[in-house]
Amino acid sequence: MRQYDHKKIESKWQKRWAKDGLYKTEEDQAKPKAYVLDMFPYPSGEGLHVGHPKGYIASDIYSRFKKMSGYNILHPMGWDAFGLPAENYAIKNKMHPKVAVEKNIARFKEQLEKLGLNYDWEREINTTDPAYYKWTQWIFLQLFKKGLAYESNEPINWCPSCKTGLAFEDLEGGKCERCGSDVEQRPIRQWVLKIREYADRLLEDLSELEWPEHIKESQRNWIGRSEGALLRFEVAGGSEQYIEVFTTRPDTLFGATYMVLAPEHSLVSDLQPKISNWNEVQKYKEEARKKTDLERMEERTKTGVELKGVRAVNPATKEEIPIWVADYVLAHYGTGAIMAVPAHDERDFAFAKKFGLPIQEVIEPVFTQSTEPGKVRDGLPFNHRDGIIAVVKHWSEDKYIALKWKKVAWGTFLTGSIDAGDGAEDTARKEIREETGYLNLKLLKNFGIVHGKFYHLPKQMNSFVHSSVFLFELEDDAHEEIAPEEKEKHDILWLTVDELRTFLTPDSHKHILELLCGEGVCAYAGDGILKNSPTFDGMPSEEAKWRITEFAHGEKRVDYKLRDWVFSRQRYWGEPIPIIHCAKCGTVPVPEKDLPVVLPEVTSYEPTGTGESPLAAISEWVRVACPKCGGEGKRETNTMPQWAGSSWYYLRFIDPQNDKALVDKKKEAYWSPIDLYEGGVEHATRHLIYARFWHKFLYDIGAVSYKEPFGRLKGVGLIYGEDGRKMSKRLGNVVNPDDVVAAYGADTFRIYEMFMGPFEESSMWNTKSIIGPRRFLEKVWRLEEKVSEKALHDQGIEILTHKTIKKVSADIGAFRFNTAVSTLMVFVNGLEGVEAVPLATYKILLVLLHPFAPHMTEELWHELGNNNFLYREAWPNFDEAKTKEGKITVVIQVNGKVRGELDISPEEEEYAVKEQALAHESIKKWTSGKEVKKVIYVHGKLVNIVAV
RNA sequence: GCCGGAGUGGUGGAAUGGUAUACACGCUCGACUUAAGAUCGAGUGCCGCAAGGCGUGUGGGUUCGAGUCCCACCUCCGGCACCA
Repeated sequence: MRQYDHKKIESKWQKRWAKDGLYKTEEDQAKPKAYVLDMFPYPSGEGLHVGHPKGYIASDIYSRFKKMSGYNILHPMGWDAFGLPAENYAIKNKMHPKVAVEKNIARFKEQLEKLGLNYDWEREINTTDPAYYKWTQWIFLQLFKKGLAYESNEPINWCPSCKTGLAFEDLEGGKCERCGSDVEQRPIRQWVLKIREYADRLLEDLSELEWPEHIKESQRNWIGRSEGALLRFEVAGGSEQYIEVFTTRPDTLFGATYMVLAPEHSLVSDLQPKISNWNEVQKYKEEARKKTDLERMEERTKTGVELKGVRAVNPATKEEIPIWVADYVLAHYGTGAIMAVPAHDERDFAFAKKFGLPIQEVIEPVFTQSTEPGKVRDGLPFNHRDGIIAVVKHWSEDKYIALKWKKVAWGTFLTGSIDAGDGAEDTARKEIREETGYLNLKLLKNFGIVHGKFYHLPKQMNSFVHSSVFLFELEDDAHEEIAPEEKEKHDILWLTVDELRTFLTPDSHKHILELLCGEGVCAYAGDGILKNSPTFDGMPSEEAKWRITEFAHGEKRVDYKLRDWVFSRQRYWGEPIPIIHCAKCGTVPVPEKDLPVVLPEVTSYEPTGTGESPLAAISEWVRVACPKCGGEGKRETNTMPQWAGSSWYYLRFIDPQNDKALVDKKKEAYWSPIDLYEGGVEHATRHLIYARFWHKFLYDIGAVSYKEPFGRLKGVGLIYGEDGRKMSKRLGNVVNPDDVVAAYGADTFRIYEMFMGPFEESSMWNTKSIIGPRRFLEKVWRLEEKVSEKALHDQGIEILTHKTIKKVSADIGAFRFNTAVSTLMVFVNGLEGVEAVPLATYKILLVLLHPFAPHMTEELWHELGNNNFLYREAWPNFDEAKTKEGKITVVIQVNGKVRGELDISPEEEEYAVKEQALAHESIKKWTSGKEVKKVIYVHGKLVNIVAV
């Protein structure tokens, strides 16, 4: 018997395919297209491990499937090779970065080519190629011309080890994401891109994208939009000095009892002459400056110093309030100053508690039940009602009365309605007596009013109850008999605080429990109804926000967590920023005709650490005539960050050789947007935001025709090492795909990676399990010997074939490769069971399997006498009618338990099936002596007999 | 803390509200082999001799029927985190 020699077969077909140009992109614009893209790799010195190809294999399978289904495919590959990792690798290995990158790319490419991927290598691009980065620079120039790129000297995050400024996105928990060093704040001249101007569009357009929810959510988090108001507080004493604050809760203005400035806030120094404890303030500022962000985050206890001698005026109450400096207020968010409302903000609350500052409540909480039971029904009006909630403490134990409702699954404190004209406290006393019988009460505390919105199940209406909340203590257990109708409503339980925590159903009652534990005060940060806010009392927060903003002469304002993109690096290995500085003309863009500004060859490319890039030392490169006045100019010596080239590369693949434009408009219109983009989810907040930003900009200047670049996105799940940890050289758990390909073949490797589990979920590498896919391929190989043109095309095989086509097609389309593989395995197992396999069926198997195992299927295909490549074969269609079995087995259940089976034809009438089921031998013993209440027939599936 | 996702055999994992554990790994037994490997065949959730019972993180609920829907809780993974 001939052997399945994967080495011979794979290298043979890889050569033939390359020679033929099989994977060259077709440009026939009359045909539908599919642009399938992998996030291009960063060619590191480590080479690929088995985790990397997972995504490439998936996109390969998907694009082959689309190609065979009649689409023009664009499935390219390239290299993202500028940036810190490549440069650091080069420095470490004492090589020029260019040489290191070339070497790494060659290694990556060699590894990829062994996998039989259908990339069109004629479109290969490399971000470090001047012909490519010419256009990266061109985009920068357009940004500059539109005022979206500007120079700034603000302090930025500086990595002392990488010796460069970083963007906020490049930090991970206050450390440099690349090297793990603590970053410092350092004022450096830098280029910044106004990504914030696109924040709203980046946020809004997310909704129309077919992306994994968690990636969209990450982007929403990252953009961090919040709507609020800008309010001005005057510094007391008629100095005409103001403190501006940004707040999302202007409705709580009457509760602002002090203010806080960030230590870096300029007003702190401006106020110095008035501050009586300047030494103390100065010392605090100094300490705060030294603290890294990490330290700030770790020590959560709040610190701060009051600015003695100055006070601010609350514009609503006109009262003078103290001003503090504290590092819990961040300089770079909002205005770097806040109005503190300790009653309704947890941070302010903690601070006020620590320093004994006044706490003024201005919001009565409103709780809207959002979970069952009692979830508010949308669209129904609310029935308003005044009521009481009474917390009743035991006379000797630490227990409280709780009601377990009998008609609904509720647990509450004691509640009741206030009749018109009655007082709240009297009602509470009356209710306690009626519902519990207890006689001797002592009022301990009045917690004010809590509002609750919920669906009243017994009354079947939405209820909005405004409850006065009281805490009573029983003096003794003297009590009288309760009326029987009260007993029917609920059971009375004595519960401890811990028990109450899980017992209470409504959110409003849970909140009261917190009041009980926290000495009657806690920060309630939700929306509610205003109190202690003259003329606004009784108004809902939502409305009060804008009314109070107006009242205090503030203005509506939107703010974002997203910072503008710090775009310059003080490093060598990046695209030079195409700007010339001229003493006379200022900042002048390099004329487009002079692009690219080529990165000069240098002998020393190590970072300087001075805030200037190594390029600054090459005077012959730096010195240049000013394009405007012809006078003496100097080139910008900062370079672009790693993320520049990858922010538009997908456009270049469409038209990689074009030297007139970054992409031809017609071609762009045909291939855009990307139909399937696939890669690591770690790019959620950098690459995927930056690229969307640039794309929207290019759309605005008319360079591209779609608002969004990536319509559908799939995030590839990681492959962990066999020890369950991330693969890394250091841990010694790296598996090299070359070894797996050598031992089992690329086809087996491809199938194994797809079969491991759901594509988007992470999984653990398990060398033991690879044998499964290998055995599967060997079965297919051996099956050829059973192929016969004369074989009977029996109905069983036909149904199996059509079912398989249907399921495999749907699964590949939905990126469910694991179940697609298992379907093919079922198919092969089925064919193994027959005497002879019809040739037509075997051909279908080869076509369906081809995207997964291109080499082996190609070999078998040619052995069968075919001379064309399988890649050019059409994907088979299925006939829905032929996916249905002629005879089906229906399960008979008695009371939901399987007790027998019935073979019927699918056309059988319902009553006939039921009759047969009831008469079935193995069923009788379960129904005898019982009354058959009901028989349910689920067509073609089961019969359920309900018998009691 | 907030948001997002997930908990199913010894293992990886399947299941439009309708036979839970497809497919695969592993394991057991048998065949072929001097032997090992490969291959082929049979078996493999748990308890029980059996009849049968119990089983999808835990506890409730809806339903003729729940891994799937609802509620509460627990655990794990990911994002954000003093963002006003």
